[in-house]
Parts: sequence; structure tokens; C-alpha cells
Amino acid sequence: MLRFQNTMSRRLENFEPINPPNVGIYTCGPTVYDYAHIGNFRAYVWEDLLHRYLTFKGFNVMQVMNLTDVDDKTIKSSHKLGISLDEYTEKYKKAFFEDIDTLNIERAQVYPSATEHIDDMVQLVRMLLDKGIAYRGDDDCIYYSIAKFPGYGKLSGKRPEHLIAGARIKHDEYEKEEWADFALWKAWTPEDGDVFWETPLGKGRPGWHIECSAMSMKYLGESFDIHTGGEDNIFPHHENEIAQSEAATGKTFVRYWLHCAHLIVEGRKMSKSLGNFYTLRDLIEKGYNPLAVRYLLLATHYRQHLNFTFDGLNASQSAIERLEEFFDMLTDYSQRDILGTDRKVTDAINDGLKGFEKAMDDDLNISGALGAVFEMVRKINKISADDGITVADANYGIEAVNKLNSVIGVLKKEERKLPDELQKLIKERETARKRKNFARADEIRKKLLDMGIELKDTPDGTKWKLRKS
RNA sequence: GGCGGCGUAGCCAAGCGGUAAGGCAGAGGCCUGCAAAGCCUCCAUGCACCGGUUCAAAUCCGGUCGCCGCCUCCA
Repeated sequence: MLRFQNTMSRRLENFEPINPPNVGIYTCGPTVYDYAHIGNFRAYVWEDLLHRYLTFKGFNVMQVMNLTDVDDKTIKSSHKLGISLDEYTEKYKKAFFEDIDTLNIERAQVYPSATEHIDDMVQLVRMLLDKGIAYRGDDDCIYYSIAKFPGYGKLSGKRPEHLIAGARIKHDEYEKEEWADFALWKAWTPEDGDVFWETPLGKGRPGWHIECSAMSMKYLGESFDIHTGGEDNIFPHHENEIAQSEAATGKTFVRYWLHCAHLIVEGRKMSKSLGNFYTLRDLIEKGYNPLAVRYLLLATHYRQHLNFTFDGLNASQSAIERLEEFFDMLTDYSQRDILGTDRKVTDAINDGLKGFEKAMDDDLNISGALGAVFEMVRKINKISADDGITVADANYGIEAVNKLNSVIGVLKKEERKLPDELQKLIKERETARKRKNFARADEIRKKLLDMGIELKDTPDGTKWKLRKS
């Protein structure tokens, strides 16, 4: 039975979707004002794992991820560059999709942009105004009155009476009835320039929180199954989403709230001033394998703080290679001619699959799940060394690895083919080796290595692989 | 001040009452013209510290120390 730690109850709860086998997920996506950093991707990779695992479990997933393409930062930056908001955000939307492809993150079903859903937001705000929950401030902005929503604070545990100002909060805002009220609609100001919408609410733009309420309910319904995000979103963002949505509909907004912990780098908070701030692009430029990045971001349980280190990145690369070797070994055996089946092998595979699923069912315990996978790898490697693997067992193993990889997504299926010319060189070298002409053999090996192709002479003949950077 | 999390081998990281998974690194071995790679084996009498509960605790309770997050930009 699949269980999740629900932030709302702070308990592990059995997962029961509203309309099985359908599952609706809303994930808070990026604000497209810059390249996303590895901390952002920790969340997106985890959400991908969630998506993939639900699919593995036989659910039919509808995932919605928003793109915030209008806010203070995007407006300010686009003005600075003297280009339109659309032109500016388009660049980073494109970069975002390139990055998630790089990390082998499967696409969500819908990526709604805030700017394309202004009408939906306006409608929701009007509903809140009609119900007397929202009000217009002296500055012409429209605010949400948290005092009118009794449930305010139920997700984050922050009751309004405890929301006293921290050191960094200014307390002098006179436009709002209560300082903790938040903006649903921001009236146009000169700084906004040409960024505004003429709507029944007036001339202006939406507040941040309203887009997620409006777009999630539009695509997933007034009540849906899972809402995810980084732990920093719990308050105020998700608390406010609940307030907006539930006050408008009178229904439970979301059944399961899942939040992932932050990532730290080399034991310290990632920050530009410490020089440990990395985008995905930075790491790729340094020559790291994107899938090693994915593995590292994936391999720690999502509610644990993840310590991103370069040692860890190298370890991840090695771990992936171990899996690749295992897969290649099975592929070799599947093309040989050992008949029959070995109970020890099928047992090891079944134990691996079972262990993986059992761990993942427990609130996506990926570390435990990977432990089960590597245990299977070790057992079968041993059998392979002792007795060899039959064709049928190898095929069963391949099927299992593919199934596991459909969830973790760290093995890439690349076409492994060399140009004929190079194939010929390898053949020539093999002949040379047989004749003990090692000088020629080493010469060819060196030549190929210079081209980035590494040769290995194994008991089963010479094999090649692209050298990792 | 309010709310919450974490401290397990050199590094990363599961386990959450029944006697320490897994990965990386390291050491030995197998294979091998050399090389590289791979595979196998080994690698924590102990889980920050001090008490307590229990037949049994890394796991529960109390306390101490240390680290971290949120409290309206934030994954």
C-alpha cells in the first residue's frame, strides 16, 4: 500500500485517490526569470520520481506544473533589458524545458502560464469579493482577509495570532486591514510600465498565490489529489492557496500535501556570495554527466536535506556505471545460448523488484529502493561469475531493469553503434593481438582513445565504450 | 519569540523496538600480452552525548550539546 507523509496531518497516510486510477497532481513550477539552479531541480526531479512511480503503480497521472511568467522579478528584469515581458520570459521558459530534458525529467501533462490565465484568476478573485472575503485597499489593490477564513494556518501550523512580525518584515503597511493579508490583485503602478491587464477588477496584474489556485482548479478540479512543492512553499504560498480555494469553493482543496526539503552544497547553504551556487548548465559545462546529477538529486529521500557535493557527484557517476555494466552483462547473456532457467536468478530478480516497490511504497523511500536494486545486482553478478546466466533469465533481468529504470530514469538507451571504419579498426586490432603484434594493437587502441573511444579486452572479446568526460 | 527538522563508518545514505541495507572510496583476490574496465570477498560490538523505560533501543521517554529550515522573493 502506497503511503505518503502528508504535510497537512504530519502523518503517513495511505494514498487513496479521489477517482482511481486517475491521479491529479499540481506542482509549483519555476518563475521564469533566470536559469533554474540545482536546488530547484532537486524539487523537479523528485516530482518526476513521484510522477513516474505513480505510473509504475498503474495510476493514470495528470500532472500540472505552472510557469510563473509575471511577477516583480520578471517585470523588473525585462524593463532593465528594454524588452517585452513575453520576450524575456520566453527565453527562460525555453531554457527550463531544455534543462528538464537534460535531466531526463518526463513532461507534465500541462504547463499553464500565468499570463494566459488572467481571466480565470479574475473570476476567482471576483468570487472572493462577492463572498466578502476579499476587499479593496486604499491603494486599489485587492487583498485577502485572512481573518475571514477560520482554517487559516492549518497547513503550516502558523496561526494568525502567532504571525508576529519578524525582523525583516516592515510593519507600516496601512493599505491592508491586517498586515498578514496578502494581495490577490495588484493595481497598476508606473513601475509596471506596459505590463498590465484591463479587467473588471481594474487595471493591474495578479498576485502570486492566486495563479496556483486558479490554474490548479481549472485543470484538476476544485478538489484534487496531490499538491507538491519545496518546503519553503508551505508558508505562505500553499497556506494562501488553501485559503483562496477553499473560501471560494467550500470544498477541500487538496488531499495530500507533499513537500521536499532543501538542498545544501558542500554542507553549506547555496548562495552566490559563497561561490557555491550552481545552475544545471554550470555542472554540464564542468563536464559532469547529467544523469549523474539526476542520480544525486534523486538518491536522497525527499524529506531529508540533500547535501550536494562533487564527491557525491562522482560517486553517483560510478553507481550509474555499475548499473550500466549490469545491464550490458545481461544483454550479452541474452544473446548467447545457455538454455533453461536458474531459480536463484529469478529469485534474486523478484526480490529486487519486491524490495524496490516495498521501499518506494513507504513514502518514496528511494534510498531503500536503490539498496534493493544493488543487492539484486550483486547477487546476479555472483551467479554470473560462478555459473553464467541463461537466455531466459537474462531476458527476465532486462525486463526488470527496464521496469526499474522507468522509475529512476538514470540509464539512457543510446544507440550503440560505431562507424564501419572504426569497427574494422577494432577487428584489425583483434587480429594483431592474436598474432602477438602488440605494438600495432596498442597503436590502434591509442588512436581510438584519442577519438574518445575506450577499448577493453575482456574474456568475451574486445568491447568499447565512449569515454566519460 | 513562534513552528519544525536533523546528528548512523573516510564521504553519501537507509533502517524508526528484535540485535547495523546500499552506493562511493579503501584493502585483498580473479581475469589479463600490457592497460583499462569489470566481477568477487573484506570493511561500524556500534548509530552526537548523558540518563531512563524494556527480556531487547540507532529506534521509545527525559535532558545536554551541535547543525539547519520556515515566520509574505525563495524548490
